[in-house]
Formats: sequence, structure tokens, C-alpha cells
Amino acid sequence: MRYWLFKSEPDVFGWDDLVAKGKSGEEWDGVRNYQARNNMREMKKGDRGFFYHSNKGKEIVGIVEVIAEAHPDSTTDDARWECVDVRAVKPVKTPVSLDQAKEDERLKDMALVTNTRLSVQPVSEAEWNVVMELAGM
DNA sequence: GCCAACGTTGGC
DNA sequence: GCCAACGTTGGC
Repeated sequence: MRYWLFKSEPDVFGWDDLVAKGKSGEEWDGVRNYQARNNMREMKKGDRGFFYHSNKGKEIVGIVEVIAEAHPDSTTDDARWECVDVRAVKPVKTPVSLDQAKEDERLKDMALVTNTRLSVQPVSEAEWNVVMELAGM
């Protein structure tokens, strides 16, 4: 199983919105970036990911699970773009902010810190464990 | 709301 | 195939 991180602006589609979708989850659509798309193509059903609020909050607020592997993005006719489906698993006990991630030596290579504009990123197992620890999980 | 960083597009 | 122009993301 691999780990990922999904960014979303809470004003557009936040953690609460995903929770409201329940077990059937939601398409992670609208990604128009090749790197992010390639990451989604590598996802397998059952992979876990962090849900990060960009712009407002700037913190990891929850844990999601990939429930459907890459398929065409229903929001465009452009065959280049694909997306996966995710569902909310549970909120973190304590949100982990971008500042915390920046300050933690163990997370200095995390894509969240080094590649701020990438909206779907891989998370290493070591990074996952550090964030989980910071989140009080 | 600004702007830096980055990705993409298109002219040459 | 280079690079200038442009668009978008996201931190501040």
C-alpha cells in the first residue's frame, strides 16, 4: 500500500464536503496537471492519503482512502485527464499545519514542503508515520 | 489581493 | 528544440 496527499481549497471542496459524501466518496476531478495525474494513475484501491486544506488552514485535516483507480475525469471531454475516487476515512486528532511540516527536520523532503504547487503528491511511509505522530494518531 | 514559482503553449 | 509569454496555484 502506498501513501498520498490530496490538496483542496476548503472553500471549493473541503474535508466536510468529502465526509458528507459518505462511503461512496467522490471523484477527485479537475486535476489538470500531468504530475498530479500521473500520481493518480499509480494509485491502487485501498491506498491511503492525507487531505490537506490549501489557502485556508494550510493543514492536514483528515485521512482518505482510494476507492476507485484512475478513470476518465467526468468534468472534461479531454481524454488526457483522469482521476480516482476517494472517501473520507477519519479526521485527524490534531491537524498538522504546513508550518509544522516545514519545521520538522524529518519532513524537509516532503513534497508538501518542497513542491507547494503540486496538488496530488506521493508521501513516503516514513513521512506518513511522522505526520501521523504529529497528528496524534 | 499580490506575487513568486512553476507548468504549458506557441512562435520561431 | 528553445524560450518568451501566458495562465494557474497557493503561500503570504
